Amino acid sequence: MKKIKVKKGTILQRKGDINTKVYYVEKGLLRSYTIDEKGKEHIYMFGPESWLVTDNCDSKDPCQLFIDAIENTTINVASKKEVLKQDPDLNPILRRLNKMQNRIVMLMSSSAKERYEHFIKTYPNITQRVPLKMIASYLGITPEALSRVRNELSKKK
Amino acid sequence: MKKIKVKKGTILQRKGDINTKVYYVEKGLLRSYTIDEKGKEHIYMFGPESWLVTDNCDSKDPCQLFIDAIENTTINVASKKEVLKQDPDLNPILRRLNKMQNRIVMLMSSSAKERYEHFIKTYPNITQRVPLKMIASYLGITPEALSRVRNELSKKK
DNA sequence: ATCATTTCTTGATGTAAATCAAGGCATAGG
DNA sequence: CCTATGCCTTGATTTACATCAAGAAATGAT
Repeated sequence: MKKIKVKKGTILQRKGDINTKVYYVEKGLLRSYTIDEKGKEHIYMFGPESWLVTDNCDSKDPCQLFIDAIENTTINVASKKEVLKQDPDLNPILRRLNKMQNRIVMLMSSSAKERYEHFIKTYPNITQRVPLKMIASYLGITPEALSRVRNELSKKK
Repeated sequence: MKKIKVKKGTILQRKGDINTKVYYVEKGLLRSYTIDEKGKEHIYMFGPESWLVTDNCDSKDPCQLFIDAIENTTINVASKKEVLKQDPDLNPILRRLNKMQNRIVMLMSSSAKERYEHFIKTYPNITQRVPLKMIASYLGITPEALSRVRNELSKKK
């Protein structure tokens, strides 16, 4: 855990980095965000004073988020291991954080079709077990819209 | 931690309940969801085999989610205290889970205006510190749309 | 102060998805 | 078996928001 000061505009983490850190903001403002295929930024969170900013991924996996400083900022940097104290019981919670992060990014940036495609990849087995209208409700779209998306996808093949 | 079996359709938790539990799904399928002002359901998550389903709120606060069984389901019920082992270091993580849960529900069910209103309530101080286009990016809308929303809100007052 | 860059606003137009509505299939219950 | 209820699809219309475009205001650099 070491304290550093960074100037406005400094990039602390890029998408794809591994062994990413946890940043505790003492003063200033960080932001984490993704950049989609069209080059558009989607801010995942702001990190003002006293906030913890990090990518909720395993420290050995490539991360998904960029993190940079919106203001001159004083932060404490820690490794994920330090923060988590090697407690294996925390892993389910981390996996969940990671899933939630993905979902937020998805909801902010994807079309109905993309969301559905992602859903069937992530939960292939559930698709058969629940009515279509519940999947629509999970995706944040109407049953009609999902029906049309499906229709279109089946034609394509 | 006790094991119970519930039939398809059983409601395990209603919005507003306090001291809500953690459900570990052994077999079957649960779902958690909200119901908005218009009576529309928004599924927050599905809980198939081996998943943990819970409302990420403090056990003394009224919860936001309904939880029910989509299939006949065998679950292990635990209190939140049991699961968290009274570890105070986990509180920041829980607060974060709660924030993420709120954000997901918000992204699924709210209009641009509602999201913005929620944002200024949640981060009143940040509004002054970041350019409008970043707030738009956080809300998942365009800067133009946010500009118009703001315009409208200022007229109303 | 001047010029350049970025930010915000406003208008016109386009589009994805919502809403409204109706018909066809199932499945379940009598 | 028949009927009722819920589920899915399809079409017509509406709407919220995106996109495109241009100008005004603010911010920063020299």
